[in-house]
Parts: sequence; structure tokens; C-alpha cells
Amino acid sequence: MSKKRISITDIAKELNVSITTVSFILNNKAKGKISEEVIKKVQNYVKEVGYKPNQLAQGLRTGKSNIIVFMVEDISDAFFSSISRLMEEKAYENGYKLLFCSTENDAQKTRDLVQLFKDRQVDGYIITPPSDFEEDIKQLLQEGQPVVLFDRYFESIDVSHVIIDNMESTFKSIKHMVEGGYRNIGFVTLDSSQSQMVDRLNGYQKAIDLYDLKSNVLEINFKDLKNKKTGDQVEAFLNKTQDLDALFFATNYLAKSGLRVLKKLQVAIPSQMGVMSFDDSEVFELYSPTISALSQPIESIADKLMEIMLKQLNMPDGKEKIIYAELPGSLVVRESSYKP
Amino acid sequence: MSKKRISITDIAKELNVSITTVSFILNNKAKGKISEEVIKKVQNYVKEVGYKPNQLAQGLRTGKSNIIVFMVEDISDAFFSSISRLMEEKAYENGYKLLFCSTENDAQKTRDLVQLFKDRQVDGYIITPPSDFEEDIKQLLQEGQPVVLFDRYFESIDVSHVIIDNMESTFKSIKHMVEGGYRNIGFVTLDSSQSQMVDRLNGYQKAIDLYDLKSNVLEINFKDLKNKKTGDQVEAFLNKTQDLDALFFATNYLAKSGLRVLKKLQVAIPSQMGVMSFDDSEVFELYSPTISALSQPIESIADKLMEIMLKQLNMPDGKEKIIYAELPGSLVVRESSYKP
DNA sequence: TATAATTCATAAAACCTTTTAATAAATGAA
DNA sequence: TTCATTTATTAAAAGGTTTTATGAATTATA
Repeated sequence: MSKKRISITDIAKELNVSITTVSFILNNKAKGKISEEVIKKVQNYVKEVGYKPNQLAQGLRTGKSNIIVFMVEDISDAFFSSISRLMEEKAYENGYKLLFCSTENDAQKTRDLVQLFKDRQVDGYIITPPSDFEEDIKQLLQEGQPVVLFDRYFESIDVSHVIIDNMESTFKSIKHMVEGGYRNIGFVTLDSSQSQMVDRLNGYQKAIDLYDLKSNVLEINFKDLKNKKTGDQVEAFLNKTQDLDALFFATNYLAKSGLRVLKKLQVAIPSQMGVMSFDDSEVFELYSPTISALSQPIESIADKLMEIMLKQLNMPDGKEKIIYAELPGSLVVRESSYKP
Repeated sequence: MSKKRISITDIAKELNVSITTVSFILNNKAKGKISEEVIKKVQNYVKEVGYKPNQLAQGLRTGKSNIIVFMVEDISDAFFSSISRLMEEKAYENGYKLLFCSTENDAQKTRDLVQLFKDRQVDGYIITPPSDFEEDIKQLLQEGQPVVLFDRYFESIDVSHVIIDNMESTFKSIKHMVEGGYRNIGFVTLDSSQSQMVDRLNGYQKAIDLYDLKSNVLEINFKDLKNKKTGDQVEAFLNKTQDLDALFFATNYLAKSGLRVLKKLQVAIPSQMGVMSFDDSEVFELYSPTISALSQPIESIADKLMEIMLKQLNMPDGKEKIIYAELPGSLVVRESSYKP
């Protein structure tokens, strides 16, 4: 059995000082109040016995749990799990715990989770919100909770967020494909009103307009993603639009479905069909041919997210500062996007 | 600003009963103590105002934090993040929070993390331990902490664990390759004393012995993994052992490195070289040709892990029960393991 | 010398819950 | 009626911390 944990009371008793004195010293509030001599004595003893404050008691008293929750769409997706990995470290470095969970892009599930975390009194929320989640975010903000959105955001709410420049990135990608010799580029995306998807579509349209090309968009229903019907839809899209010479996929899992279809149909990449994807993946690097992608800056995203969250957490109550960050994506050019 | 949270005291005051009464009712300890009438009254009011107990206060009083920590080798690895995703849900279903972190297979880092979690008084530890971690596990057990190891374990310690049948699975895989027509199968693994790696090697040796084949093992130094030197070593291995007609990789990231090399050297799979990997991956499904793999039963692992952890948590103190689970892996046969 | 200001230290309240031990009321037995 | 038992309820302690308000001792000022 574990030996009893040492408490601040034990220390006070042992050193013949008051609890208050110890607490002040522990919290760096001893300046000018407690004599150097006593400070040293306490500090030495604390170090000697390896005392660590009971975080539950601390939390109870201060109302803070030192927990940040990180709600991503799907923790088993490489993009999100990579960021999580980085966030986790940053959180610990700053004295916070990070709790993860997957929203599955389901507003009700996300709502339930938020309620759960409220009950558990987390200190801050970092969220990739599903559609139809504006009201819940507003609610959180009204309650004075620190909130940072990422990957997507809501124009209608003034809330801190970290996103990448989806429009410009997509534009850049399509431009690259045009320069690679493709003229009839299809855009495969989700039937989603989320900002990141809308912006990617806008980037595509912008490039299409600029180069005076024909717009070809396939919007896949989100539910079909789970049914694995995605491939069928891509196939139908290819049949319907015979003259396509390239495909741009708005997410990496769409691209993977697409690659399966192209493989099945024995469409040659990049000669018959150019291919690019938003969001890089290990698969693209190993595929034959290798697949070009628009890579998201994982480290910068994680950096920014934690930076903003910490700022919010340290903000004197009420005086909230909204911070936006829009980070650039980078083109990873491989074999699939240049017409031989 | 958030309106003040309602507390048990508020309820007691409002209903003119004592705090104790409310607490008993809330904790289902009212049977035979409190009158039905009062019970109903309190329950209704609680529901009406949506009262939820303050978990920090609860934790402080009971000494429980309702937090389980899940320490995996690398949360951004698909195998671990997939399991995490499942564990997360199970934990919440059972009233626990799940904290994740990555050990990076570094004993010192893991040690630091464990200390951190001790300070934060988590209730249970699920760990993929790095090498040289026996003593730390023993220590945890001595302190009466619920511990479940997974993916690997220590023979020298009697501690609950969930692993897959690494030896049998590898044996099965090698057997499959032999049946696929390969006679000179190289085994690429890590220079590691961890049980799962040792068992995989043993499974290989067992098959080699059975079929009276020549053993060819490449052990890659763990540090070289990070330096991305893995490919060079695989290449040197191929050069040194010219007559190899197949490779079995003991982890999926080794396989990915290997595939890069084979691609670079333009070795034809499966005609010139058969390939299989322990642990499946999306990459293997999309690679050309598709790569056969030994797939680990993610759901069963997560089920078992949580089941055992919950049993330990609910065990009356001191009366610990050690539970082992060894789950079978399954062969996923694709194109890379059958000689044309 | 008396008083004000400064320095050092602490008691006690508060955070919210669980649980032990005690009390009060009602019932049953003698 | 009286004592014992059961039933219904509660006061108070404990868990470990932070923080406000207060007190005592020392030094400076008038």
C-alpha cells in the first residue's frame, strides 16, 4: 500500500510554521512577507521530501482543474493524432493536462462531450467544431470559457481560431496542376458547409475562373463516407465526366478512396489522370506513383493553438482577447501532378 | 460570466433537508435510511436544476480522480491512436476520463510521466512499457496502483497485461509465406529486448526450424529509426544476403522503410521478393502490389484492456487480481506474399 | 515616550463533497 | 409506563489547498 502522501499541514507542523506561511512560499507570494530565512528553510524541506501539492485540493480551492480539452474530429486520423502528439507535450510543459476526444463531426455527440467536460470543469476548450455548432460555441463563450477553434471556424462568431489558408492553398494546388499540363480538373469534396471545405472549394473556383477552365465538382455526402460508398460516387463521377484529366481531392481520405477507384479502373497516373490531395499522408509518399499533396503545417498549428489557449487562460477574467491565425499550407510536389 | 454553479449545500438549503440527506440520496445510500418521500423530493429537484457534483471536491474527499492514464509508445502511430479512440469511449461510458501520452519508448521520459501522473493522482495506469522499466512497474504495484500493461510485458513481474500472440502470429505468417513459395525469408526487426519483439523473432525461428530453412535476421538499432537510417540498413542487408527471396518485417514502420528501399532498387514484389509485415496499415492496402500483413485485433485489445482495468479499479483494496489476455492476430492475405 | 509604519506570521474561512457518529422520533416489547 | 429497537435525519469532521483579515513584534517618526 502506498504510504500516506505528505501535505502542506505536515510541512507546517514539522517546521513549526503556519500553513499559510508554507503556502505563500510555495506560491511565490512570500516576497516582503516572509523572512528570507524561513523561505529558505521551507524550500529546502519541500525539496527534501519531494512535496507536490494535491492538485484536486488546489483545483477545488481555485476553481481551476488545469485540464484543457482537445476535441478533434477523429483522434485516429493522422492529421489530428499528429497534432495531438505535439499539443500533449506543450500542455505538460505548461502545467496542463490534455484530454482528447473525437467528435466524429456529430453535433449531438460533441454537445454531450462539452457537457461532460463542463461537469468536469476543464479550464479550456480547443475544438474542431462540427456543423450546427455555432450556438454551443456562443454558449461556451458567454459562460466565459476559453475557447479556441481550429481547422475550421464560424464567421458569425467572434472567437479565436487557428486555421490554414484553405482558399489560397487550394488555389496554389490547382494552379500547380494547370502548370503541370492538366486542363480539366475535377474537384472531389464533401457536401459540407464547414468553413474549411467551403474555402477549399472557393480556392478551386478561383483558379478555374482565372484559367478559364470548366468547373467539375463532386460533393460526397458525409454519411456515405461511413458507408464506404465514396468509391462508387467517385466512379460515377468519372463516368459522367469523361473528359476529366485530373482530380483534386479536398481531404486525404477522399483521395485514398479515389486512388482505390483509379487503381481498380486501371487509370494511369499521371499520364491519363493527374492527382492531388489536400492534406498529406504517408500513403501518398509510398504510392506508385507518388502523390502530390498540399501539406498542412502540423507544428505551427500546434504551436499557435497552445499559444492562444495559454494567452486566454492567463487573461484576467472578462478581458477576453480574440486571436486569429491563418497559416499557410505548403505544396509537396511528387509524381502524380505533372503530365509526362 | 458563468453563473455560480449549484452545490449540494444549495440543494439542502432550498429543500430544508441536510447536506447529508442529499448526499446519501445522490450516492444511492438512502435505502432504509431516508423516507421515500424525501428521496423523491430531492431527486426531482436535482433533475430540475441539473445539478452535477463537483468532481474535484469528490476527488478530494474520496481520494479518487476518475482519471485513467493511457501511456502508449506513440499516439500518432495508427495502431495506438486507433486503440486510443476506442479506449476513450469506453472510459467515458464508465465514468472515467482518459489521459493519453506518448512514451517514445524512452524509459526516462516514461518515468517522468509516471511521476507527473502520480502527482496528479490518476486512478489507474495502462502502459506500453519501454525496456528497462521493470523496476518502475514494480514500484507502482507496490504502491497499490492498478496497472495493466499492453502490447508487451515483463516475464519477471506478475502484472496484468493484454498482448497478442506474437509468436504464434509470426509463425503463422512465415508459414503462409513458405506456402506461398518462398524459401529464403529474411526477418527485419528491431534490436530490442521487448517481449513482443522477442516473441516475434521466436515465431520466425520456429517456422524456420520447422521447414528447415536458413535463418536471416536483420536487427535494426532503435536509434537508427529516428535517424531514418533504417532504409540504408535494409539495403545493406539485401546486398549482404543476395539469395533472399522474401522479407518479413516485424513492425509496420519497418515495412514502410523496407518498401521504400525495394521501390528504389526496383525489386519486383511478389515475383522477385515476397513481403509481409506485422501490424496492418492503410499503406499496405493501397500499395502496388498490395502488401499482406498480420493484423492485430484493435477492438478486442481495447475491450480487454478496459475490462481488466475496470476490474482492478473495483477490486477491494489489497486483494489484487492479475489477469492476462493473449489475443490472436489474423492473417490478411494480399498480393505480396504469393509467388506467381 | 507615544504613535505610526513596517515586517513577519498566522488563524480561520472557503472551496464541495463524503462519511462517521450522534440525535430525535416513532414503534415495539415488557 | 419504561426501556429497547428501529427509522429518519443531521451535525460535524475530514480531505488539502488558497486567501483574507488580523495580530504581534519590530523599527521609524513625531
